[in-house]
Amino acid sequence: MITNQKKTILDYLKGVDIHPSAEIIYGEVRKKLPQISRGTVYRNLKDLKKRGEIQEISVDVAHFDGDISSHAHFICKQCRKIFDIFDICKECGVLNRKKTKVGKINNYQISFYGYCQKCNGGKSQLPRLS
Amino acid sequence: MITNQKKTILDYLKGVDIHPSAEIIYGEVRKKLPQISRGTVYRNLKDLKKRGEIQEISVDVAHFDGDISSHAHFICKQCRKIFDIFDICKECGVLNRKKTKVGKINNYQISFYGYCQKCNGGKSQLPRLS
DNA sequence: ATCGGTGCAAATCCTTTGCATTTCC
DNA sequence: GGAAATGCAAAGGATTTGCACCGAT
Repeated sequence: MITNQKKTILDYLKGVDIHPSAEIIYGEVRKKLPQISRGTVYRNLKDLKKRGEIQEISVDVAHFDGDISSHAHFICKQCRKIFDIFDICKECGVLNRKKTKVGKINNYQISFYGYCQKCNGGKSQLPRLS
Repeated sequence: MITNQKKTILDYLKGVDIHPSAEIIYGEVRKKLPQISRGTVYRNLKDLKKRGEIQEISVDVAHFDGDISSHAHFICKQCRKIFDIFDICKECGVLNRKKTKVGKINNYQISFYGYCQKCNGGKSQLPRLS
């Protein structure tokens, strides 16, 4: 069933290039449907994900991405922002695989971790344990 | 500081090839240190992760992997088990990258999603929204 | 009339944290 | 001896769920 609430959430996600959390989505969608509840947002996000319309990226809390095309994410270890990386996945043999020994691949997720330009690097790295 | 608790947790994780949750780790470590608390387990897991001694994989709840070598994970969409995929990442140009436009890559994580042998495929797939 | 979706609020459950105490160098 | 880690229990916070109601077929 495609309700107004679900459509509004999906439209919002398809229309932005950020990767909002459920709470952000709730806030944005509420601008159009002021009476929508968090429960409904969570239920619809879960359903949309199950259908493969959106993907979920776990960075501290769940974030959502309306873009399900082949791309990777770069996650800044400091500011926790999620960046899209499009140019990488085309030619890669690994990522064009359809199956592994374990089973058929339905979809994949690649996350690179590091420091973005702004938070750039000087960041102290903890020493390994002796 | 390297305490007995931290060492026991790390040893446990390095010694298994599963990807236990904090709760499982707590249960296992408690066999050797019956008085250890969940708080300590969580604190140490967080610290070990920050030091790069272990990695965290988010599948429903946090799971932990004592193997930080280059490998991917296959996550069964039904039974939620996490499988290691070692043979893929060696030759791949993408995964040997050290940087992206966004910033230097510190580490990465690849997750393939699908159904494992046991849960194998026949599983009904929900239709996309019209 | 029925069935699924919603809103609301309470419940759940994973994870974090404050604090007094203990451990480790 | 003193900084850092622990155990305990309570707090926090994201997500889920029960239930009465509503809306579409």
